[in-house]
Amino acid sequence: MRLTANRIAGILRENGYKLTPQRHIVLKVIASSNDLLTPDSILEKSRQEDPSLGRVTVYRTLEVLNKLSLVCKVHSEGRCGSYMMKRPTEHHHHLVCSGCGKAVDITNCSLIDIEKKLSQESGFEIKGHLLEFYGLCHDCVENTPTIHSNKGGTSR
Amino acid sequence: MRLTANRIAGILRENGYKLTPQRHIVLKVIASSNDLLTPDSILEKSRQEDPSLGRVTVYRTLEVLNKLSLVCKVHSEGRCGSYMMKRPTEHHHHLVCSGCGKAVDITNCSLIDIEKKLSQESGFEIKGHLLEFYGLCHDCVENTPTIHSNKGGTSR
DNA sequence: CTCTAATAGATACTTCATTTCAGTTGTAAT
DNA sequence: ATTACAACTGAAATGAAGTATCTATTAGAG
Ligand SMILES: [Mn+2]
Ligand SMILES: [Mn+2]
Ligand SMILES: [Zn+2]
Ligand SMILES: [Zn+2]
Repeated sequence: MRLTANRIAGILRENGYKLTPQRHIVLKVIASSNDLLTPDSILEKSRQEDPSLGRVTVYRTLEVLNKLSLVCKVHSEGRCGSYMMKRPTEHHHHLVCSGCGKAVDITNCSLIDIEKKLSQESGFEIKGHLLEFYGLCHDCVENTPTIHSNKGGTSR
Repeated sequence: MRLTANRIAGILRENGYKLTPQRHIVLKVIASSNDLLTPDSILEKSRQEDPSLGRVTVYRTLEVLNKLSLVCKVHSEGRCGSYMMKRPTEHHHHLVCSGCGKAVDITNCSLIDIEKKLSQESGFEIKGHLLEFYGLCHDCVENTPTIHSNKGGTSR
């Protein structure tokens, strides 16, 4: 069951947030994409519908959606702080295409068990974990992408 | 076997990079800490030794060290783009304290196996993964931690 | 319809990072 | 040691991303 923009609009109202035309546009942009979107690309797409829509509004809307746990924030390769609509509601992670930004949800996570062992070994009180897989989707493998330059590497 | 600042100095030269006093300072700062360090905190510590050392030099040195795989880049909670000296040379991940920035290396990673299965299911050509655990170290649990020493407020 | 707290966007500002450039220096070859 | 030069440095300008503030507007409850 996938959250539609309209369904989310309802959730907003239920939580005491107003549903403005601007928010509705931003919502539609995020909800209708399967890709990771940077705040900037969300702004760009939103402005196709309302050119006067402000950058601040995008950030504020993302903040609200994040607070209501309606979006997933992803770090991805090179570029941190991209967002996508939350699809599975349970704990999950993402496989992201470095070429086009397409993201697949991964719901079978076995790391929570590991955390317990790790906690004993390290003496840390573990609060959570961040896991993302990255690579190239089928399309991008074929089309020899090279579009998105990934800068500095990440710890693996 | 742990890399010392001097050992790394040698590696730099072997790879055709000059060993300048500034780089040596930056190197020492990173190599002598067990914590995650932001570029800014690296700059600050480096300037204790040479107040005229420039911010650009820190970034350039980090770029070189990253290229030579001598540092681990960590995303951590909230603040992306922190670094620490690479300690195990093999594939590993990190458990990071949100309180003080202390980082523990985790060498038993079973995700590479999972990647294969995931690759078949998704059609992606998986290039790697990003995994980090976060929480509070023993000290920070007891001391009701102050916020991560990453300059300014991490609160949000 | 009325009222008001929530919201939008203009503008200014902050922070982090990169680019440019002219002067400096590590280092290898003489 | 002297030399020669690419590598390197730091100041300054520029760019990118996000935040703060303030005034006018508005969604939506009553
Ligand atoms: Mn998701
Ligand atoms: Mn490490
Ligand atoms: Zn792709
Ligand atoms: Zn700690």
